[in-house]
Amino acid sequence: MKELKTMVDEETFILLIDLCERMRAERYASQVYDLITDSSTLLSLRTGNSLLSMFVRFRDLGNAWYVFGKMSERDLFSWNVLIGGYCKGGCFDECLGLYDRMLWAGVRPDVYTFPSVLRTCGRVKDLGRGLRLFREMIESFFVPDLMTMTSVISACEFTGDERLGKTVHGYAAKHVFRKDVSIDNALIQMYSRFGAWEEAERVFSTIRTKDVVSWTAMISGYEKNGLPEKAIEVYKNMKMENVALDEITIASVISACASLGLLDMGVELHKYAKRTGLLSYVIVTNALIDLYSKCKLIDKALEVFQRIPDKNVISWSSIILGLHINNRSVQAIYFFRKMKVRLIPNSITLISVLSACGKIGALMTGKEIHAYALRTGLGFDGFVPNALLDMYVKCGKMKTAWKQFNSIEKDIASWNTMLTGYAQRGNGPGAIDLFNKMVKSDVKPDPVTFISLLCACGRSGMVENGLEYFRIMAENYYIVPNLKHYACVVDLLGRSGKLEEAHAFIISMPIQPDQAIWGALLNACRIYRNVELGELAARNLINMNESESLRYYTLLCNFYAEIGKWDEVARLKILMTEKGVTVDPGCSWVEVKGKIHAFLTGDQTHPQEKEINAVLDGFYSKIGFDVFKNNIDASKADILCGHSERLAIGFGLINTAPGMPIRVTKNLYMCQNCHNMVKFISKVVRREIAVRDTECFHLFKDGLCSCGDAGYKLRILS
DNA sequence: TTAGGGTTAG
Repeated sequence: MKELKTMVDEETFILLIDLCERMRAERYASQVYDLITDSSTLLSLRTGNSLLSMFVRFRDLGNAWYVFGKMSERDLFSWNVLIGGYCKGGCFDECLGLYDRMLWAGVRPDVYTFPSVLRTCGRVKDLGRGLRLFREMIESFFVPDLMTMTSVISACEFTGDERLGKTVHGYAAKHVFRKDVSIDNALIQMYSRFGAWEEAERVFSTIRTKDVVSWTAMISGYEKNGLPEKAIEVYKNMKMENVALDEITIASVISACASLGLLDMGVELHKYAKRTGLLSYVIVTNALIDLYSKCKLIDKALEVFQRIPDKNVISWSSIILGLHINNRSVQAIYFFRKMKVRLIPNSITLISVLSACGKIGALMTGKEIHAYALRTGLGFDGFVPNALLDMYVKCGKMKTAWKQFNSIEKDIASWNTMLTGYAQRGNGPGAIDLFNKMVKSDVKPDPVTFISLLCACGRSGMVENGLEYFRIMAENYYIVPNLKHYACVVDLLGRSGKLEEAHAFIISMPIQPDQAIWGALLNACRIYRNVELGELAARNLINMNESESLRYYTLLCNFYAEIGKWDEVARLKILMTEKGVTVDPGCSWVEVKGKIHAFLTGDQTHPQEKEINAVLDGFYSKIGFDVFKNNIDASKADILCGHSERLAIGFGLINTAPGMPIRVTKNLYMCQNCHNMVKFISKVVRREIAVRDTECFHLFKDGLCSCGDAGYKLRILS
């Protein structure tokens, strides 16, 4: 190495650095750097500047900073490159700090300095400082150039100062740089962020020669405003105009495909990226992870993920979220742990993993992440406080949830999350109480609030209250009921046995009922064995858009099983196989000593299988073998249960100390048999057993359940 | 001779 050092001159080093940059050969960057220097020598201005720009391009700000410190002298270029690097890399404090140091060192900024600093002022929401800088710039006889104006617009965009943004727009329009496309591009971005997508559209349409940035800004602008169809349309127009895609465009288009579930188009873009080399950009692979996850091809997403050489925090967050939404929450948590030893998670990562914890009731893990969030300062960042709240609510820890609720800055989502806790427990009075507190605190309820409220009323048989809130919602809060609200009312009436009223309500709806509405009626008819209305609901369900109806086929099966129409059940089952409708296998999770254990229905591979079954058999014999083991009538409503919670509870009993509570989470409904059995177990072992299923939170204690057997009562009667 | 715009995850 030393020999090589003496052989090669500065010119060659600079060529080498240039080569690394051009080839995006990040791996060799440090090696070239090692070649040039040892710890005692200082870098020349030229070599230093070249190295600086290389590291900045590779987003390696640590090494860039190191090079900056090792330079024998620095010029304006050196400062500008590093300031720009910090701005682009999201290190805003460092960027502004470096700018101050530059002034302190007596170096005057130029037109290259201002854009980065202005942009940064916007990102840290310090528009005052940005505008002071802008004024100083003009007073120092700098003529603001295009990028400077663009940056002022960007600053307005981030600080949310729409009025000033428009003024700058007007100013720019009157001046010569109006003709340049970059101003228009910044405007598209600004208007999109303000939700004024029509304004953005207008600016876009006036650009005569749109460049790749204009197209991308418009595509992502639509996507940001929840209009992915329009984003795709713009992309198609872009292709017709033969504008070449780059990595940012393709990532934005893939993102739009993910929103719309356009798998085929996404796959085409994947192939295109492979052909053109764009796949080597992490932004593109990240977008693909999201696409495959949302299209339920999680293994494909994992494949893309594994192949990324330099996974960043977005790659990890995307795969964690992907695993979670594809019912692989345990694996999502595992990936989070793996990530933590390599990279620092951000608030979005935490939100994703907390959501996974909530889904499977991993309370200990959730608490651990809570502690981690507080340690790293992310505990009060963005949506993290609400994500923590949601986790506690989903894990059934209402007391801890209240503690969290009282310690955070509350928004409407925080209140709604607490309300879902009461809805989940079928605690109507609790929900109403909370709603009143909410109103007293001057928080305006939104459509989501009423969904939880109606749901809580429905599950505690408070029909009159529910109907009253449905009325209040429109009359006092001017909220137009949507399909979900209507479904809640149908459910509310149906559950209390008012089937005719529920039907009449559907008929009177001002909008076309959807599958969920007929599904709610069908479910009520199943419970009350109302054949006539049930078949009517079933017919309506089947006659609707098939891809949406398929989700209700298990419910249909259950209904026909319940009323003894076995030929219908058989017909539906064949249909389900033909259409490829899969039923999620029953799965229950139990957390023991911070480790999550999953049990699938009929799982016979568990190392403690024998012990678990021995414990369960003990209960079966105590309570009457016939009723609780043989009476698992797979043809009845119980087919939706799977009974996996029994295995989880058995495992919990064996592996925890006597008297300790056991908490189980389940992905399907709990059947009446299991419900009775767990009541019995709680009495015998004198332990609290909590089971959260998809419908309700059950806390079993001394042979009783907190749900008061709601939802099971009728079956006991019949 | 090197520099500044559009950026994927909730």
